[in-house]
Amino acid sequence: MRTDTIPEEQLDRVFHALSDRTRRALVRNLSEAQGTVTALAEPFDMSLNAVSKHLKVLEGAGLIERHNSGRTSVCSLNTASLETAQVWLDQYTEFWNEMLDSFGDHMKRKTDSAAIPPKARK
Amino acid sequence: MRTDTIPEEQLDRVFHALSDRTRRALVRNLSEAQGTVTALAEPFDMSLNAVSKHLKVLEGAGLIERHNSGRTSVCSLNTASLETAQVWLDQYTEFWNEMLDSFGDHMKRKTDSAAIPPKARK
DNA sequence: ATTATTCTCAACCGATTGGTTGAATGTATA
DNA sequence: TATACATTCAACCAATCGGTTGAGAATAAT
Repeated sequence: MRTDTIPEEQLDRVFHALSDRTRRALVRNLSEAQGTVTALAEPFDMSLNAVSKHLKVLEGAGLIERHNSGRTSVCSLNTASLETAQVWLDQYTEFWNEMLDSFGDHMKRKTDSAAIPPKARK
Repeated sequence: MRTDTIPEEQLDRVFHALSDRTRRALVRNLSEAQGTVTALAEPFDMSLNAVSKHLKVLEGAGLIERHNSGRTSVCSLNTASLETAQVWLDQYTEFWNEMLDSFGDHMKRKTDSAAIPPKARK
């Protein structure tokens, strides 16, 4: 379990990339099979150029990787970057914490449960 | 564990809300203690109006709730909406799936591991 | 060699974003 | 009542966003 701080810039990019439903659909499709830009663009009612730009945003966020082979560019999902967002969210929800507790695993518990809340941060 | 589909509009709003670092800082601060608009705005080098607008975005995404008391508006975090994003991410990462497997819990496994990937969706 | 395919770059467009300022509203307090 | 405080509304601004079109570069096929 990662506990170090994730750079704000990366979180900006990852959450922004996932805030568009076309890009989320691309992530979903890429989770099932990798594909070329043309193949990935096929299901959408927009130009190839638009999808190409969406893929660039996903790449900028580290959510996909490209493997250029000849004139085609094969994209594949990078789940590690998805976990960046996941880890951030896990800090503020009890969902998985409770599940871990139910298995008797307390490694995620804070040792000091201070009554005084930490200072607000900018 | 939820398996139904989350409305795209809500995912749009939640991920967009979290794509701004000021709003993420507000979420973090609210995870430690609820606060008024003025109190929440204090750590930031921007106008009160700007923070008020950020809180409105968070509220629109269902990430915070308000309790109006007199002339002050007390904001508090709604972790259920954070879980909306969390559940979406969990569909595409192996992180927690592997952890569940390690506990011998296979409820997240697909019964049919088809070799043919499902059709791409728009 | 010519033609077709895959993909990106550049310019452009309207809409939205994150910020500002100033006025307005409602609520405490002196 | 008059005044200070907490918050929002409205207008504005530059920057970014998601889309378009058209041109161009590189590769594959005929």
